[in-house]
Amino acid sequence: MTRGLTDRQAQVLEFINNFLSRQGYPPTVREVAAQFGFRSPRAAHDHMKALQKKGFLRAAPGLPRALNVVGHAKHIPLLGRIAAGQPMLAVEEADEYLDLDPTFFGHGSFFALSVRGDSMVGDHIQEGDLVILRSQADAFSGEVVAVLLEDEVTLKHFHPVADGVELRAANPLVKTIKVRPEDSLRILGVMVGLVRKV
Amino acid sequence: MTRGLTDRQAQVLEFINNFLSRQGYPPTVREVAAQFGFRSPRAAHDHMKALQKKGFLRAAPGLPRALNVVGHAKHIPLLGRIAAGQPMLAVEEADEYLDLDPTFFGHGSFFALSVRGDSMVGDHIQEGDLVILRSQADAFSGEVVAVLLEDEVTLKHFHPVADGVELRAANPLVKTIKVRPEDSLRILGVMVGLVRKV
DNA sequence: ATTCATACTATACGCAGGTTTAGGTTAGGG
DNA sequence: CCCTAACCTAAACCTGCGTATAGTATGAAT
Repeated sequence: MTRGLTDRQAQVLEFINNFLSRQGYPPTVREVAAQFGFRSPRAAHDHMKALQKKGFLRAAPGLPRALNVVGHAKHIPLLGRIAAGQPMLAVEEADEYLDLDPTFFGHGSFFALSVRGDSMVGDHIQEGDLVILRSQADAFSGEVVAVLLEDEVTLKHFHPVADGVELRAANPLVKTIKVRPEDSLRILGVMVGLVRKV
Repeated sequence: MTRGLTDRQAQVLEFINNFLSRQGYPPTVREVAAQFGFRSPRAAHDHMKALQKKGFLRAAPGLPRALNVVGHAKHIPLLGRIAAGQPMLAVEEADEYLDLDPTFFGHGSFFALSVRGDSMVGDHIQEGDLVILRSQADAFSGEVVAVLLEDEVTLKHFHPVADGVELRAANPLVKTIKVRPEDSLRILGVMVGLVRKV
């Protein structure tokens, strides 16, 4: 929950988080400015100052890249549910964060989903597991993907077929979903890992 | 596996790791130098260059704090095998490290084991999974434990019975092991989590 | 014997980057 | 209607920090 932040401030914070997980170190003021097309570092600096004042960021004065995103909000956002109708996955929806080694699962932007139901037990993915996904809008055949289908997020095997896409579960009791090209299917990411707390 | 590194280089790498986890951002060359009492940044820079050449560190040239520690170094040691006859689990035996949020699985001292075989498929633990364990020498009935039995480490359900201990697998094809009190059974830790890389 | 890698001191160059000063525009609240 | 906050440009200041040059010392390897 990013309460009390303006849109721009939330965007800046999100960028800093993404930069951190992709690069392994925080961005400079100018790198933030470049991301948003600011012609002066001052603009980025202002937003970062505001984030500090509101307690979302800590910075050691004078030192380059000496940033801390507070509120243990780092690395991998854990998305419980996805708001319907959003054009993009907003990080603001994240309830919690997982602090994992960002290089452990490879490169890219990641998020986590808590698994509900037993549609993937065949792959030894059980209820309550946290599935780690790399954000991407396409997938290879056979990969496990998180898809947004009619305002619901599900985890399925992705299989393109002649006249659309089949979404298969790893549970014989759950029947395959057939998606036509005209249906609103969006791939949120592909599974790259799993974390279980017992 | 910190082989191929000199003592100093290993110390520098460890410091960079510690700095990273405490501060949230990597140190500068001069901060490394200060830590070791070097009177010239050149000394630290040399060691960091050596670490880069050996593949333990990546650095963007010219940019301050733009460091990446490669090769998963920290927090949870991943134990592939356990040397026989050792009185304690020496952390030096670790081949690799997992960098997880240390508070994610609770408190204590942790290590990880790579799962071989399918004796725990009933619990949805499959080959190649990394099982996270809290180091402790005892366990409650029913908990999943890693035990050292005749120079071999196995993952089993722990069940004390009248005349000893039963170690049960989560696979009907694998038969239960009965351990008498006089046998050399040592519990290494209890399972607290699981990480899977797909 | 003499090359090499390790491990440092001392000094300095130059630019990346945090920060400041000095503005401008827009929207909202009292 | 003023006042503040948000949001930005432009230009400059100055120091932190990566890096280079020039050495010294040691020990292992060839």
